[in-house]
Amino acid sequence: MARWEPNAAERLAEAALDLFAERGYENTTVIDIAQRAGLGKTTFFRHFQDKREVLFGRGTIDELLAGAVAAAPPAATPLEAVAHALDAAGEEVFTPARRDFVARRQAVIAARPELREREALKNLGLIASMTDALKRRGIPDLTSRVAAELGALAATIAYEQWSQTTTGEHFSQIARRVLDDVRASMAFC
Amino acid sequence: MARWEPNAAERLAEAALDLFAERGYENTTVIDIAQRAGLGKTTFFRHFQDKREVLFGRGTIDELLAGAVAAAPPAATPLEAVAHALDAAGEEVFTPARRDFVARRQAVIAARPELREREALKNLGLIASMTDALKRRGIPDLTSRVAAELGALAATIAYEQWSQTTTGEHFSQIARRVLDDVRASMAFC
DNA sequence: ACGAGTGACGGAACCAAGTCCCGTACACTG
DNA sequence: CAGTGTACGGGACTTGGTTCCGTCACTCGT
Repeated sequence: MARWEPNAAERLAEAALDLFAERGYENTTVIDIAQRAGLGKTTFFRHFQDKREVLFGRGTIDELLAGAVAAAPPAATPLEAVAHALDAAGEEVFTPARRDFVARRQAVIAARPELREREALKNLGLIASMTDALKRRGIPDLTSRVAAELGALAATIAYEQWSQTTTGEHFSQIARRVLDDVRASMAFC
Repeated sequence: MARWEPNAAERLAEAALDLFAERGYENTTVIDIAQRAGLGKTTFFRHFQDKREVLFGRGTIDELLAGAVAAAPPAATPLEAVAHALDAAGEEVFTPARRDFVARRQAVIAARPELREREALKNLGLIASMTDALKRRGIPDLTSRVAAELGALAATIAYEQWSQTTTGEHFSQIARRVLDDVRASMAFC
């Protein structure tokens, strides 16, 4: 019999999201979160850099995207490689089972500027990962950056649509369609 | 004779940048900044929302960009309107006289994640402003968003180059060139 | 000229985020 | 049984940020 319940970080993240949804991010103290998880304040900061991070720590999605870009067929164009990464995201993290969780989380983030701030920074990290992965495919620097940026834009739009869709359409499908739209609209720029 | 020296916010911003450059952002207290400006902690927070904002408050550049997009020739394509906005930025805020100041500020920001975070959020605001301005030109939503995003990318790259250039080349020139490169690289996506 | 605002500031008390240090109880090893 | 590693708790402390109240010069109406 273990002295402590397992999965402390997971319990903290769940408690945090619950409390944020109940009373709002601002009205929730780190001590509140820790207490609901049956832990102490110190332990919270052992598992998360800061209070915001408890909503973002889940995704080490950087490597997932970079890996999918690298694993795309050699003949794939930059945007096709990016589309391959969006497929991977749809299969591993934006799954139908996680849609409710993601929607709740997104509602909390949208309500607080400091959380959108953190989200923006995470997004920069994703773009950087994809840019690097594209460069490693031999694609020129600027082209890599442009493709990654367009992919991130498509992902953001698809993410918004997917988290609110009622048809149960898969993230990958939405993302593919949005990415095609983006590609088409480039012609009018 | 006035009771207080004028331009409190400006003095605070200067004191802050000086101190950040001297001893680093983390080793500088809000009280330190206020004291160097000859003011109190309370007054600092009367002028700036938080400690980070003292580095960003300067730019109400959102309206400048949106206005320049709106003022672009009616026949201009989305990216041409965006280029017009970058010209305006080069003439009003990224002027040769401010280059040293901008470079010092950028060095401070680059050194701290929480400042890059704030910068990322500000960038989202700029993109939103330009997107709206493009929509008001009658350009479709997605096309507006794509053009604004590409413009922001070009601005970021141009900004990096301009803040380190030794030739004295103007921001507008660099931005125009980068934007052309971006446009060209879109063909390979 | 005089009293009543008004506006920009200072100071102290206060709360929550985040850090540090040290102590504790269990598990695992020899 | 002794030693070591590990995950946690708690309390003291610093700093960012808020709130409340007081102060002093300037201004305006009468």
